[in-house]
Amino acid sequence: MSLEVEITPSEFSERIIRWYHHHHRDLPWRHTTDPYQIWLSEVILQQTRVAQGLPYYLRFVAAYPTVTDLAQADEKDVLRLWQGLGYYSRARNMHQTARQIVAEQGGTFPTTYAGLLKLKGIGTYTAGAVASFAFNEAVAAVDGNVYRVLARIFGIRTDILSTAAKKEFADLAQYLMPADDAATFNQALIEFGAIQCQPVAPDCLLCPFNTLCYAFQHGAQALLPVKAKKAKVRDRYLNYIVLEQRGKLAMRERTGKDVWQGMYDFYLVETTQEVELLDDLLPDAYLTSWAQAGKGLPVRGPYVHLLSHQRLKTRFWRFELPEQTSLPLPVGMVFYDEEEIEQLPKPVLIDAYVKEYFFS
DNA sequence: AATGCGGGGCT
DNA sequence: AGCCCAGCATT
Repeated sequence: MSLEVEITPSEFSERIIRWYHHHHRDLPWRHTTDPYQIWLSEVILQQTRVAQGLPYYLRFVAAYPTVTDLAQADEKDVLRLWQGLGYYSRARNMHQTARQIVAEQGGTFPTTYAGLLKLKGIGTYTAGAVASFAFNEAVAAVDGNVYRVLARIFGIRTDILSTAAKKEFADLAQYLMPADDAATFNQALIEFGAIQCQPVAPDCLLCPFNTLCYAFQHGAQALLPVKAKKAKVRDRYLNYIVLEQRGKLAMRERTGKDVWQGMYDFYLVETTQEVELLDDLLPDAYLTSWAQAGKGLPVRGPYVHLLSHQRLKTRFWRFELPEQTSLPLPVGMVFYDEEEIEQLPKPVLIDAYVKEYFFS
């Protein structure tokens, strides 16, 4: 391997492991070798900061201490526990995989990187993390932290979002890894990226690699790693129709390939531009009948809800139906009372609305 | 190779 | 306002 910076693999690993022993945080998933708990922590931490994921991890371990407990849970409850973390396919895949492991392996996890990689929701990073942390398999676990650390120290300019980078950085991490302590090495590399070699304002003056680090020596910390710009966010206009009757709200599960799959929201009329008047939501047979029979309550919004890839401009139009009237509801839509709604998994946007305007 | 998928925190 | 975060699945 030809590198911009001269350092042997053993020098590198010894140095970063020494740093780790002095500076690492005390995190609960570091006190176990249970592959289930490590897997759980890794899935939660995909694209998620430790500070945000930690309370979720603790709640999940308490609610589902073993893979069998998770397998036996209802997906709705798993999603409810995941509510607020985002990327809800993580929870659905995790639940599905738990069921598969219980059904096919009697609840025993695969013990190798290759075996783990076959599971839904487990990609190269998570397979490497679980294989090394739980089984000490000598395989790299390259996440965003590792990309950053290696790109800076070794002066690698490959776009970290490219396919080429995936192999290049994995090969380098593998090359640097000590065969006998993959677990500590991987933890150290990741933790070093999270604490010492942060995205912005890395602590270079106290860094054990600063005498050789390419980025520090060239003042290129802000230029590395190289990362392609993301596409602009798309604007969407969501007009929610909140139907109320006898103290219940009509909600439905989101299906189809869109955001918030498996989560619950209200009847939705999506438009291509902002709508301020109810008339501009017509024609819509359901809405017409609800508006005629019901009493219109104050419209709320617009709220701007930001996703990483969409900007949702949202209004809530609420109608209260007389107690006795019975109107047709769209398929899948059901009236839920307050207690039931509390238990349903909801996008943060919807959760905020019901908390503000429905829950007493 | 490109795109979709959440939400929060920081600068 | 933009960037990033212990990424993965799908097309």
